[in-house]
Amino acid sequence: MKNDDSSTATLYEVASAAGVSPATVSRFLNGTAKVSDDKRKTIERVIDELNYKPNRLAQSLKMGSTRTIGVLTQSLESGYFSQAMIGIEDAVKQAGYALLIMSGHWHADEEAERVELLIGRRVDGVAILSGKLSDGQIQGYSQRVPIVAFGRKLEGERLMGFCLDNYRGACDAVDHLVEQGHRRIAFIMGPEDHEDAQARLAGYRDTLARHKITPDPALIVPGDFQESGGLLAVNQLLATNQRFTAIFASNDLSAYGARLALYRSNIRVPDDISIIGFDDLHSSMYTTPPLTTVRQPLYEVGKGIGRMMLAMLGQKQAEVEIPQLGLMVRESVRRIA
Amino acid sequence: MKNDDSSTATLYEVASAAGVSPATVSRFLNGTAKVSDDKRKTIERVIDELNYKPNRLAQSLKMGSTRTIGVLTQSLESGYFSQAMIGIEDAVKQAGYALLIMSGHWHADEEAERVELLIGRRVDGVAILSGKLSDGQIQGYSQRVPIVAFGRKLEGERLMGFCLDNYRGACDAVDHLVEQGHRRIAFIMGPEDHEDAQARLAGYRDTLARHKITPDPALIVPGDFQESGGLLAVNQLLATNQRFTAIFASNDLSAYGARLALYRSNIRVPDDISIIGFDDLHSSMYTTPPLTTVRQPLYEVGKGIGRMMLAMLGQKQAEVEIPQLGLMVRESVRRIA
DNA sequence: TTGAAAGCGTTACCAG
DNA sequence: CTGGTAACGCTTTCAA
Repeated sequence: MKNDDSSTATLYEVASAAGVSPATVSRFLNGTAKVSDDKRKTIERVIDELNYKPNRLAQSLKMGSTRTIGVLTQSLESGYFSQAMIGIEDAVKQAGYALLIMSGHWHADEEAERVELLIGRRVDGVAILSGKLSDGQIQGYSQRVPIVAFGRKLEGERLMGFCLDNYRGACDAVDHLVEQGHRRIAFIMGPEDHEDAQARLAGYRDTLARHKITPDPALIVPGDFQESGGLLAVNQLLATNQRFTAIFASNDLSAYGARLALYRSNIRVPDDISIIGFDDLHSSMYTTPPLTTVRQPLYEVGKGIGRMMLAMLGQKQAEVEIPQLGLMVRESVRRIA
Repeated sequence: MKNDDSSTATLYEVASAAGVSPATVSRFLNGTAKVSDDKRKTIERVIDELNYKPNRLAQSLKMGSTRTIGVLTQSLESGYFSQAMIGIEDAVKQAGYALLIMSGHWHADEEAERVELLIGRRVDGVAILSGKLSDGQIQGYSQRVPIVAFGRKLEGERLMGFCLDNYRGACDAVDHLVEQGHRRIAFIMGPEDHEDAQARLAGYRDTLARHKITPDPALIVPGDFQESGGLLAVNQLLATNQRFTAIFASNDLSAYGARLALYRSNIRVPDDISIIGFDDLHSSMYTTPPLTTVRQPLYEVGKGIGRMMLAMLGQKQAEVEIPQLGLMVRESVRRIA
């Protein structure tokens, strides 16, 4: 006597209980072919008597598709990547795809290992969110599985990639500051080996130059894309008595840290010093004051990634539009004489 | 002529190329039995000539285990749940388990659907992070798959659950406020139908009573665990001219919103009004001022969940210690006369 | 319409 | 030690 509470029934059991062949049950389940009304009835009845649920593993093995897309993110706790993942999920969910998420922690070796894991689990495609993998490595993986990479300008048979224009975003930020009358603008860098961080630095430099402002090297301080780095950066600026009226933090997290450092020194934002960030994390809307920043439309990016993936998987056609950066003017920047 | 770049070789191909039986290759791969040195050598060689990688799908089907644990979270973007997921991942990663994450968005129906999806994908166990599923439903699922639920005091054959003491945490928070001289303490509620939120409210009420402070109903304002709710809540307090010296926000997000509302009205924190939160999100360390709050050790919670899961899956033994809440005193509360 | 049977890529039992 | 072979649970020809 079987207790079918936990052990799930199989297609065979359904078939024999319904007095038909497994093939018929399968056809009924997938609508692959017509099934006579009487058989259909009994099959339906048996199915929910036995509480039958198809085994997706077996299906996957047979059909060569897991309906899973692997996501290589860098960190689960980053609000930045989370938005993109939500976008991906929203885009592929309806098509019956689930996400298998793994984090690479900005470490090429770990990322490579995770991608291998993903491929080993036979995901139908993998979405790579930034990271340190080389273009070559990614191209290599794309021989084995369709890939869409965010943060790379890559193109291939089974490979799509796109970037947001970080350089341009940084230019916009600095332009905004200059328009508001700032000329002595400090810059909190991101990690040296981070492409986006470099692009933002370049944007900062070039825009200053375009406005005939000579960049003061002492105003460019190291950071690490974390709050702590921003805090230290500003402390360094303060300790060395630099003169500046505004800070361009290369990401919002750094801006938060910077803001706290200023707070600790009783310097008001934006009254005494203006701050502009980059990313537009959700929480930047609620900092005090709300942070003016360059918006990265990560959710849309995620949707785009999901759609591209679906397209490569032969699911959809709709052209995917690449979202753009934009300046979010809030309250952390003040116009000065 | 085959190009083995993309199409992965199978165990059979390895076997025949090495002139041995599939069984032998399998045994070699899994160390299930001794394999003679010469055969081992050739197998090894063939394996990397063909760049063979076992198909985990087939393995799973055969062995009845996917080495995947399903996680039902409520939101991918919540720093709160992210910490727990990282903990889970860290706990199970070494044992070769991957996480299949799905979000229920605090909606019982959606959660149920996601759990079904997870089970359909044959995860070896599912971790449920809070949510609106009834204890009965969860017990039901546990007949089908091992479950560990966070936010429930549940126990069963294939079921473990534990809570953090939200009531106690709220008491600690209010005690702290009272110790600092506050007596008119406003409370920003969480969602009405959220158990933790209710526990925190109860803690607030009872602690006030314990200190012989009559709770003023006008000081208890609705919120929704989001920044926007906290903002509105404080605006309501201000608009109705309530007298209060401190705010207990039932979570950090609400506290952020509250803080912004105060900022907008030129009320200083903690000089004019003190704020205490609940959760201790990472970012609470960097708000201005850094937020005094009740810490929920979510990462540790996640580790605990992972370990419990491993234990149920027969992987480990180590007793799992349930982490406790604790007050994080920072700078948003001021002592008053 | 329907059924029989051949796989999908593994593992493990049973002989040898 | 090693090889055959029967599963695991499903889909899909191929015939009927």
